Amino acid sequence: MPELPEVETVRNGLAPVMDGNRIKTVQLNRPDLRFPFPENFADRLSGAKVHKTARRAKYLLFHLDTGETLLCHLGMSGSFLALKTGEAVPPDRNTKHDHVLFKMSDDAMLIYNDPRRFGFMDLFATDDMDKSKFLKNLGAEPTGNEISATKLLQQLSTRKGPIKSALLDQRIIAGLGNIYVCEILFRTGVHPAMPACDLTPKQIEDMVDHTRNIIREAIISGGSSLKDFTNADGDLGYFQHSFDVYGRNDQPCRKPGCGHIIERIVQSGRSSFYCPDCQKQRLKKVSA
DNA sequence: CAAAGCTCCTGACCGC
DNA sequence: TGCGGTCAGGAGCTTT
Repeated sequence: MPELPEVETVRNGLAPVMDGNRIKTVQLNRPDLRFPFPENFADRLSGAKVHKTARRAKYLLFHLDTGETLLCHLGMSGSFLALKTGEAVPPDRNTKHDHVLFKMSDDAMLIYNDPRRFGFMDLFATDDMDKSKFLKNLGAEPTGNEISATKLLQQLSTRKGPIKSALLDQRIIAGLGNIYVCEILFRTGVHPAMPACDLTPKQIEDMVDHTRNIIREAIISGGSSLKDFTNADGDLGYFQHSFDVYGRNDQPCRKPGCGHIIERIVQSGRSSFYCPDCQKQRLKKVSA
């Protein structure tokens, strides 16, 4: 499923196709995805020139010369197929879930496909972007210096729930999903069930460093898979990336000399993967 | 506030 | 081969 690094990779792939290009027409193949499309969606986009393709958290943003911004969330299974000028839809393509077609003025085309329809799109005045319900409560980007240990320490101090849930909360750090949170906790050596307020300042400092590094590495990894995009089928979906714990339950920990078996637990209905040795659950003190 | 539960959806997977 | 059941999961919304 696309998380921030995947969305950034998609942005990197779409920007050269979209920036400076004009949307000629938009074909909607259904009235909704997860939510209904905005009023007059196709009309408001038709004729608009894409000024800049951007990203905030897991949201793709297309700033238009009409004064509006198109927001896209890929949900769990959304992907874009970019067809260059003169390029036809591949004959073997399953078009069943092609929900939106953006036909560009240079005859390039962008196809949004989403089998599970957890994705959605919105369109609002760029000046009112900060008022968007999707954007207004987002926390810091985990990519650079925006996240700080000081701020995080303060934010986590009031959270008695598991650190896993806190890191998934987009109001704290914006863009982390289940996979990268598992990886961050592994690298930090913190058990996913640890109460967020119990992390030490040192652990939080480490966690911030690991977050930056893991996200950066994943974006680089996505970037290297981007050449497949330009060479081959143009599918800007997900890319393969190797993980230390995510999806590796019942397999040995990769930390040199460890080899303990990765475990899976369910927290708030979501899978958490961790190494019981590298990420020890703090022992509860039993009062005698 | 925090936190937990609900909801949306379909492909993949499993057991029979 | 087909069928029913289960699972995955982002994030807004509702409820406690």
